[in-house]
Amino acid sequence: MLSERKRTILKALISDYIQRAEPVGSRTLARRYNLGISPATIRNEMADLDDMGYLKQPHTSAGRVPSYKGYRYFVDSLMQAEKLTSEEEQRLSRSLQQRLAKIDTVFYRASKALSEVSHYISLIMGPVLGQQIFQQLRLIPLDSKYVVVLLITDTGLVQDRLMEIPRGISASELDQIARLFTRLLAGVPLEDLSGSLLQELYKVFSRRNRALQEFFEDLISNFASAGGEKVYLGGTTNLLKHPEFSDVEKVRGLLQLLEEREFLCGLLADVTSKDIEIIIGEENKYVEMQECSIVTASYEIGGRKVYTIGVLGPTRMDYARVVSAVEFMQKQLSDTLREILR
Amino acid sequence: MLSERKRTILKALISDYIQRAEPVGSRTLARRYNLGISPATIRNEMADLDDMGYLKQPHTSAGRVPSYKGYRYFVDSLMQAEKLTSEEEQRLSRSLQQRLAKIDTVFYRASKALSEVSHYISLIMGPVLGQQIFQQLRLIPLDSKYVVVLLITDTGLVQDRLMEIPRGISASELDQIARLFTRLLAGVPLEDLSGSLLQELYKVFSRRNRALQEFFEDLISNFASAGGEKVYLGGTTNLLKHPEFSDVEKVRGLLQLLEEREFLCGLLADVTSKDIEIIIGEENKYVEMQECSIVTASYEIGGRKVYTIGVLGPTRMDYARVVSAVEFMQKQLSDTLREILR
DNA sequence: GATTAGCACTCTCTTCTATAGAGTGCTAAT
DNA sequence: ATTAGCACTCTATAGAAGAGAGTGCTAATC
Repeated sequence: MLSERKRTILKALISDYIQRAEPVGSRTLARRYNLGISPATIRNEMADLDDMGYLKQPHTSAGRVPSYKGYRYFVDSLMQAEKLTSEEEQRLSRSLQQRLAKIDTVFYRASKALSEVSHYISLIMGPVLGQQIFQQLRLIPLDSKYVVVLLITDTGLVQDRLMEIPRGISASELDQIARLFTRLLAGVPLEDLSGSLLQELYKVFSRRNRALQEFFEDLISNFASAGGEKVYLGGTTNLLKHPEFSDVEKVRGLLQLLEEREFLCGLLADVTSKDIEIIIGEENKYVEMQECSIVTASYEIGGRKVYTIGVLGPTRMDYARVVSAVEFMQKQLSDTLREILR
Repeated sequence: MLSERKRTILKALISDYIQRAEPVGSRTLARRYNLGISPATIRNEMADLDDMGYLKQPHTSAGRVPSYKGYRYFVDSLMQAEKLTSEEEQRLSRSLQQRLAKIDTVFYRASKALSEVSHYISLIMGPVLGQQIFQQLRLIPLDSKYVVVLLITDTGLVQDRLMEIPRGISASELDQIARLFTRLLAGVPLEDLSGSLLQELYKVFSRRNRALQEFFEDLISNFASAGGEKVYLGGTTNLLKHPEFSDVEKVRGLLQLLEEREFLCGLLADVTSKDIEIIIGEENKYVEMQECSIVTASYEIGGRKVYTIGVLGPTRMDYARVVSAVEFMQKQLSDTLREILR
């Protein structure tokens, strides 16, 4: 719909603004980019783009700045992903090379590396626990009073809790109970554990022992309350490098949000597409984030979400680079985790 | 050494400065506090305190500001801890009341509550893993290829890893191996596991199986690299509320440090005293933190550090309140954890 | 008809100056 | 020993002036 010339101008303008963070004028544009047309012509085209809603002016006699619509257009049909340097790619892949690491460490490192390479904030949400399949329960007595409760999923994720041994239950009985529990419930997704199946189980146990029933009620509510997924956050201070956040109050509002686990989960929970997804400024459902953009991708195996990865920065974000970084990191992470978390 | 009147003036001045963050003049002091003496007298006393190094002037015709020496004196012999309101105390203790929680969650909540009540940054470092005593190793095969490796301490802390099953080892053999390992090494502190004891063990295993030896080498290096303790950080954005951090660059430097796990550990690792310890401004060994103070306390059982708790804020910190908060929180946390982490 | 040079006009940002305000140190009176 | 009074210092703030960048419009040019 836009003429080729308008596209060229829009692209140059947005690129320039992304780099320098200052309104771009016709003269500057003509000087910095060899467009082969005079400032006056550019001026006319810019006025058109302004009318059409792709650009806007901070004030009458300033240059133009991309509007939300401008960014959207840029991202969808102007920009071409900018390949990372091999140094940067190495940095990202090396962050995962430590073999045998805890999955926790993998995500932590990945997040750190991604924020360093992108120069923005990186977010990684680990596997959604509720979607994992229960494989076995183990009850390992620690001493006469406490027992370590281990819940293991088919992907090898382990949740542990320390609980008191219910009155009058011996070590061998604990073992028996764990086996029974495992036999009855193996194969059930964790999120269904607290459901109706369990009611059945309660009845079986309650016949045997009152204390035991309580024990299981505690146990289940305990694991259920694990609730929120873990989100790894990296490079929050990168935000402060950008002039749009030189106002401390503005920064504070945003950083405060990022401190909330729930908020972060909410931010990433919606992402489902395997491909890169870009949420720009006003598209954000959280008001506080309407001057930010997020580039996300998620990865799932067999319908189970393994992780969601994202980069968060100001709307004036270097989308071309960030998209490449997220794409690359997703590939690396998938390769690393595919084996382990089938 | 200081006359009673100088002490009174110093105390009033520092309290005022802590509250308002602005240099305090003699006139203001006389107006705001009923000291029963005129501004001129105060002026003379302030000049003395200045000469003695307790106060300093930002510039010739401004009021006085406490120097490091002034803060130190204030903290050591002027201030009296300010009791928290019962609301605040409730907020702190309620954060721990969720029984049966994961220890991770306990610390997370504690840190969050402490930062909210203190209005500064809270730091909590969990149990030093290396000081824990190895109790047992479990090898739980997940499928034909992977095994969940569980290392359990006598306090019920669990470390888990997913590893490949060494070639040619059956499930029942894994179980045997875990038992042997447990029998030989139970009672040894984790930090000694990678030491000479292990060399002995290697020999035992290497006779049996080469693949197995490698497996154990991996396993040990794996757990050893768990390394850094976990530090829970809360309320970083509180820093931005204070005028001394209205400069974005300054904030960035500090927040960047706080993003480094190693830095945080280093910050808390030195703390050993069970009582409140206060590190003021220049006393900090990290240059970037010389405009900050930290109030810390740590808690150990039987020589093993269970946690270290701290509040970090600007040098102009409300010490009286923070000391109370840290003291109270320490009591609460100890009560919560004493039973569990003996 | 599209493009461009020229020009008057607008708005911001920076620099400079003047002034108000708070505080000090000193001296002389109490 | 304490205090009132006063000249002096320094900062922070507001206003004014000017530079700089950009715009939109008109008329000339390709």
